[in-house]
Amino acid sequence: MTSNSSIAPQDASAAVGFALHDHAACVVDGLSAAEERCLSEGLRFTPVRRKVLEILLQEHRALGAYIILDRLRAEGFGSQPPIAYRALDFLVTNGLAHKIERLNAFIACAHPHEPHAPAFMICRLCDAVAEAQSVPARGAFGAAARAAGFRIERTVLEAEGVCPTCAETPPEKERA
Amino acid sequence: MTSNSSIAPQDASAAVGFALHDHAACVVDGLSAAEERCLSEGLRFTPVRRKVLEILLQEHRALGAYIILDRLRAEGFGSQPPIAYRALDFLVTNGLAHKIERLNAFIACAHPHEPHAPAFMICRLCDAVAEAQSVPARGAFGAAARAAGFRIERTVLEAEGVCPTCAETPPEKERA
DNA sequence: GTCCCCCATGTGATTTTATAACATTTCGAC
DNA sequence: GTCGAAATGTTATAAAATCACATGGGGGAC
Repeated sequence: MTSNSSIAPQDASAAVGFALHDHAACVVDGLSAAEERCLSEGLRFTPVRRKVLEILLQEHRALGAYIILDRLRAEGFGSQPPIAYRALDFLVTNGLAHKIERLNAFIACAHPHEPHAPAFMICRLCDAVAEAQSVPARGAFGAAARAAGFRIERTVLEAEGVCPTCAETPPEKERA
Repeated sequence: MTSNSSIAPQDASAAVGFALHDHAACVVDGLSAAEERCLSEGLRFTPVRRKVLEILLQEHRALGAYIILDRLRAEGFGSQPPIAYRALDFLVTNGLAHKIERLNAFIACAHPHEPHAPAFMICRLCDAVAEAQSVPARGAFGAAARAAGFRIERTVLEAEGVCPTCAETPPEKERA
């Protein structure tokens, strides 16, 4: 099950940073990075947690908790909301996944190594989400915060717009 | 009712940009700015919309839709969710209020003049929210987006942390 | 190895947030 | 005054998240 079938629900190659790539590698790499990480930090990478991360890694878009829950159910895991929320909480807390506030949905971390302040680009046409790095604490906003005496601990930076693929060939559901 | 009593539920002076100020003026100014704005753009500034904006202006923190709904009910307006959501939608669409995604809550716009890309600082101790300006499309993130071919249409920038007041004298509910 | 405790999981119920669908009213254009 | 569009009122339901408590399994103390 590491090779080809059932790895990617839709395409074998999907958008990361909106570019084509070997998607199967994403999943494998993401899982092994998580494994290392948990091992080195004494965290328990249990079956549910692993499965949830795998589900997230299978697509470069954000999934709602209840979609994840459906897939867990299909795999024989518990099917009540806390099952999914607890696994997601673990992944988010440990930087293996992120919550997209704008969508009330979750996505696997694209840079599971080293801590980072994530920033996202969300395509409103195809729902693809790309993760970038950000340091909002630098720049004008950081200066404003410093001037106001506000201590930034965490930032949410999410941009909504149109990805390059959709800009070229808009899906029929085009809006605006 | 434009003078002093019942203008601010808690303090007569609250935090804007986390600084003390004449809060009654906020409410009055905010409402009149909205009035002008609606007049000049042919928008209908109806009683519910006005009341919701007034409720939001009364505090410099974000209020959930159901809190607003409670207050509307207390004032004799309809008390079903769509009443509040529709008014909020109008205010947000027209830039008179903003949604804080991180809190699923709403706040009056602090700069109701000229269009702007809002950015927020949210104090996790006292829940105060200050609005700043931002242009995430400039800076490193904007560069990354341009490099990726992503067209930014709208951004959410929300920083969570500790405001200067709480940094000095932490409320007893201090966490971390 | 055994015991015990902690942490994780399973489950049911509930709370909070948001929208769908449709009837009724209000307002402005004409 | 009448028409049509926009706003409001109301009922119902969907979607997202948490609470509370029971059960189970894994790892350290000894």
